[in-house]
Amino acid sequence: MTVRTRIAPSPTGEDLHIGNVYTALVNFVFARKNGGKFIVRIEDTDRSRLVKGSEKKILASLRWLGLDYDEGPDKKGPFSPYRQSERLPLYRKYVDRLVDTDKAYYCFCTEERLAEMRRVQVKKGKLPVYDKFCRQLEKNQAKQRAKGEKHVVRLKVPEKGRTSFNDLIRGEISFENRLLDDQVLLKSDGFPTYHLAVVVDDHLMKVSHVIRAEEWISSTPKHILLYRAFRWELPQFAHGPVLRNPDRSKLSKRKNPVWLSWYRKEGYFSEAILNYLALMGWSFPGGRDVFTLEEMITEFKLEDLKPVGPAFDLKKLEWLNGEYIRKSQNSKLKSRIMDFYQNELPEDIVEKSVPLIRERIKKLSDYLPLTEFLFKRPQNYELDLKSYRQLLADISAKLHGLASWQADKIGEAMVELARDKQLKNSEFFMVLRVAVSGKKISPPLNESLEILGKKEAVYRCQNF
RNA sequence: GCCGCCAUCGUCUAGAGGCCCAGGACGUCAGGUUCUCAACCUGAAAAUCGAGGGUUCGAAUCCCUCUGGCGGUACCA
Repeated sequence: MTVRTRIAPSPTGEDLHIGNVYTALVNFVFARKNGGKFIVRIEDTDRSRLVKGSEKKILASLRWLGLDYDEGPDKKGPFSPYRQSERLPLYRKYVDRLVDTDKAYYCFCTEERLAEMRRVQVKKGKLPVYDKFCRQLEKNQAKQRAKGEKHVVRLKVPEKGRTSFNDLIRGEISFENRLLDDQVLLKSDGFPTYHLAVVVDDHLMKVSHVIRAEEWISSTPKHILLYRAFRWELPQFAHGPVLRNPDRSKLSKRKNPVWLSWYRKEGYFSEAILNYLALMGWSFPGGRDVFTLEEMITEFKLEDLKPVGPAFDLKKLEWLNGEYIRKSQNSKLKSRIMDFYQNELPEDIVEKSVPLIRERIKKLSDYLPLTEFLFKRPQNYELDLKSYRQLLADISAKLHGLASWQADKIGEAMVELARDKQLKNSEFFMVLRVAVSGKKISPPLNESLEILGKKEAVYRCQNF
């Protein structure tokens, strides 16, 4: 059997949700590991929550991450279209089949009646499930009514027995049928619900492994019942963990950055993000923390994924990103920085500064705050330089007289001057540092001066 | 409430009955290096393996109960 996995994001947000990135990673890696295909299908059946431009962002982000999909809405594939809103006639057809075979029924209950019903159930301390009011309706009469009347179609869930499945990560999971809701399959606007669409599409697209987050466990029995109603072969199910906020609740935008675009804007590398996510619920054999996507693919086993919901730890992501920055070649890091700042920085200075900052930044957005003084004169100073006027004048004279403008030569001259002035290096260089950069913290000074050039360095020692 | 999933340092995890009075990583702290900050090196603190019962010569590892956390409970996905 060929392995086919998919992710099914909904275009209802700003960008790809970091939780979706996680699910995408697992699906991608599992497919690659098994020589299978990885598919993207856009689940845009909720018309009220649709966000314009979201789908485009999601697909672009997947590409940015390097999670290349084999089939998707913007790619040709044997089972297109890959956008559910373009598959409407299909769902209609299959839902009719379900009604005809008595596996589903029309329901004409109003929102008000359902709300009232639920209110009473909850008040009585009972599980709020549909009371099957319309399930009793005579079939042909209902069919007639459905022609003119607003309605939904519901799944006829068996009233007895249990529905169980073997989860690849968690083992046997079982639910009592009588506790399951007669799930709406087709909404009154003619769109399918997630439950119908996901089953129809996964079957039609020959998805072999449904790998998704834990939050879907309780709807899985409904999906299984649907597969059975259609007499379709079941896929394998695997439910991974849901990512958590530091307080352990399900990851949410209120408590943690969730959109991939945020991580991108902060200047995290896609490799670092993926590497970090890989560490959630999984560990590299031997305990390595830093590894590539390729290495993950060779070592990955779905059964090794832990079911516990891990808390997202930005600090560790930062560290990991720093590792990736330090591992980058200078030229590579330079172009990353150029890209990040949309080519608005002078390339020669960026190039020269890279060796100075590669060990000092954790993400690309750290670059400019640290090096701004290389591009423009300081506006304010973190130290009052008034009392050092004479010293700075002497420094500028010494710098001015230097025959060779190289970091090591500059350094030698400065150390010599500090000695002459009977100043401790730390004090001497701090004064110079603030005069040149405005800040008490900077990249190595001598090299910075070299980049700045003699003229500018001398100028800054005289004007502050 | 009901249904379901889960449970090892603050966090991510290793651990599939004796190798574990529990190992690694992030973070934290201390020291070294140093013109600042990083990076780097050394070291430390940090889990009575959620609790209580079993099973066993022996349990973080198996079983039960409890507790806790999380998820679901929609004409959202």
